[in-house]
Amino acid sequence: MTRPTSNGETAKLSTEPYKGVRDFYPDDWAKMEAMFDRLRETLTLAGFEEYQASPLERAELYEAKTSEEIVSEQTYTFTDRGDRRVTLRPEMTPTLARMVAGRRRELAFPLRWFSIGDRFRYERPQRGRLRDFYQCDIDILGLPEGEADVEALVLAARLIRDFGATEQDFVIRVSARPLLNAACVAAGLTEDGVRSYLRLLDKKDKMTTEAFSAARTAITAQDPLSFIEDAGRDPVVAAEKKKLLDRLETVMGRGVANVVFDPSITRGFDYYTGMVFELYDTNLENPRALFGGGRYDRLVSLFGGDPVPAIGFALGDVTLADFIESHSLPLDTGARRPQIYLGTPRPEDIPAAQAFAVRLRERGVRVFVNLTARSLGDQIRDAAKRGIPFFAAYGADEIANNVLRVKTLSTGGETGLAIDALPNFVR
RNA sequence: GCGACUAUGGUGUAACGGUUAACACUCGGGUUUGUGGUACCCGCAAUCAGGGUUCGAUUCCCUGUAGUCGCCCCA
Repeated sequence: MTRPTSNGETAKLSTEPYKGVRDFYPDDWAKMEAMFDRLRETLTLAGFEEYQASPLERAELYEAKTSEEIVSEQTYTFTDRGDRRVTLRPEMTPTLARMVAGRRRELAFPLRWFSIGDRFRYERPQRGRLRDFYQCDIDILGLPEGEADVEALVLAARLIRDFGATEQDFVIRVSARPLLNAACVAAGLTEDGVRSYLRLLDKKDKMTTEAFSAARTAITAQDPLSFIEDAGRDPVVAAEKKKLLDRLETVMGRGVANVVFDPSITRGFDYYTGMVFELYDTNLENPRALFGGGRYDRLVSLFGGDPVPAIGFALGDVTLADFIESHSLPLDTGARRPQIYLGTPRPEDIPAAQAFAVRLRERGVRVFVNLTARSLGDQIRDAAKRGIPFFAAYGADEIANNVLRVKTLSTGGETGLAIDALPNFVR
């Protein structure tokens, strides 16, 4: 494609997608849909309902709860023709909170909701980080801490297992904000100190022990982690720790053995109020968080009215796809591909083949009909290239004999079928 | 925002500063006009942009642009 330039010449328009975003050709999208379909299957079996919203949101939605820096530098924000400030959603949770708050009097709580869609962040792209990526957000709203927290952890394990992962492939690391806060208070930290300490804790795994304790000493003389290890020194820490460990016991009792307490799990910023967790890939030398989330009991009340307690977590498409690939997990990407290629010996056969295709489709068979003048040999080649598993020519011979010779491309075998008997050849 | 590395057909690679820029895959056509995957033949198609050094630049230098990977950040 070309476009005229100011000097009257033509310049080639780039076929590259915009920086940090991806094109999904049918094969790519089939893989995405295969992942999404499996998530939907697991989630709907668990009683979850899917919701959706526009990626366009009022900028104030994020300005209200997030830091200035994040909104101004890491979102796509613009002014529309009506002078409204608009942001492309960088995450789903504020939208969810807005939707729930808007109908809180009529919704049947507790809600089990999920949503799959893309999120936009204006950041420098690098490995595993794009400007437009897909996420699945899963939330339980309207229940205080307790069973809902257990369900969230068990569901996270179920989701990844349903992709074929075993317990050796992942681990769920859990902590709790109240526990961390209590330990920080016991260690004498101020509010600002707590924030910088949590930020440091989040990076603990990437640092050497020496570097961590040096950085920690700069913030506080007493190590909050020591209060968690030796919980007897502070009654609040002891109570929070027991509560968390009891919950992990419960989760293990529900068949999820690979869940551990890890105080270095902090989950970034402010809105978490209770349990926080991340599900990690155990394989690779570079273990990454696949899922992350926690309890956020105050977010919905930002919109006024009674608070709606909530817990939720999210997973991204890039890390999930990496996980599936690195563990060689099966993913059926052919589910929506045509099942049979109807070849036409001569162009004159096309109308009859089209009519026959309609009859097959009425029986639920996904049919591809050749419309070119290519030879049958080339049509078979074409079918193979398209990944269509079965091939059958439909022309004068077939009509005269009432027999369709259905070829299985993978094996080369043929089965003769009476045309009137129709499509028992597809699984 | 900071830094490192990279840039050759559609894709992946090659070419001591010196012939017509090579090879593989893909794609199109043919050997084969109602039954494919093998084989063989033919063909399409590239040095990111601008400047510099040089008799001569894909190769060396500078700037720009783009990409990748780190740092920062990660709601």
